[in-house]
Amino acid sequence: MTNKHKQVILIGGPTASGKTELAIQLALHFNTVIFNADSRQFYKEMRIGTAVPDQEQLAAVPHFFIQSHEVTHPLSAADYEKEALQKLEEQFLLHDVVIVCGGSGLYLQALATGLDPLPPADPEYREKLEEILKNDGVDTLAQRLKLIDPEKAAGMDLKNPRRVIRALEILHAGPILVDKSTQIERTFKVISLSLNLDREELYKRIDERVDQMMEAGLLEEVKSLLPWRDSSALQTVGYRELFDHLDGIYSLEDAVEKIKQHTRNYAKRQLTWFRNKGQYSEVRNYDEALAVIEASPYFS
RNA sequence: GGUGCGGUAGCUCAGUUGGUAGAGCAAAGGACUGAAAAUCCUUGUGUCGCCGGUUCGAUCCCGGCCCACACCA
Repeated sequence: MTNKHKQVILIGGPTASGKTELAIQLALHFNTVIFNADSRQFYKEMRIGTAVPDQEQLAAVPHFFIQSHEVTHPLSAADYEKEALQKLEEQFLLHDVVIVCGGSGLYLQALATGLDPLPPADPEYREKLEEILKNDGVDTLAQRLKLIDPEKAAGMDLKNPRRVIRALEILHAGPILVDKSTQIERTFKVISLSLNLDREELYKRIDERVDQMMEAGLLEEVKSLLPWRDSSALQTVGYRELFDHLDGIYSLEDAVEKIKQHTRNYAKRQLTWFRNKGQYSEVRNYDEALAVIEASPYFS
């Protein structure tokens, strides 16, 4: 009963749209805290390239899940769901509203509505599958999936290695028993906002932010992360291109151009997600965000 | 000035033994429940440098011109 009126305000939207600043304004307005839901801002070794909130912003409002984990132990969407829900319970003792802000749609979804209780990946088995992928290609993996579970294979994108591998992992874990009742019940209501700008303006902000990251020493940050370059956390725009530069594949100038381009590609994917997944209300600024929140039937 | 090599999609280039052309990247749209800043799918008409010639037909052959690069003077 105690949590009946608790609210989570999700702030999604493409990278460089100004989510961080919007979240802070809203958090100050509601006198509450911010949970990060950006899959690359979790890692303490990554700061410049992930556009983590700066010292001043972190001082203005308490943040959770910012640089809280290590690149050697990546936080999956399911891990995040568990940890964030737990932390939410704590914060709901102190606040009626909590802001969750980040560009990773899957992580926002994990927190807001949850993932099905499917088995996690078995690292050894995954390594085996990765090996097959590397040597024989996706088609071989897809063939294997078709043999084991033709029905499942028929319904999915067999060209997508990530999907095929995950499907095989789930099957490998044994008979699938999706027991929805084991899902953690949400004790809060969710309002979903996605921040957006004109495309042209967004792309301009992306370019500017990449230049700022370079000035702030992104190349040094990337050098310090070389030992972990193969970890999933470092399969990230801004890091990969500079690793390639350090390998001599790109000049520094070309690498920076690639970062800008790949960041635009990423922003576009995010736009597709927030446009078509869940019920995000698109807002362009703080005033519109506040208006949507106050118009919500859950909001009292 | 001479010689060589080029001038084809926004960019890098492939190609047509003459029947008006295609890849990668970009761009746009889409998918996506344990790597998600990842991964994957769909969409390609552009005076084939300009002018003229040969030909039923030229982007492809021939001539001239312009431009770029390299080398030689």
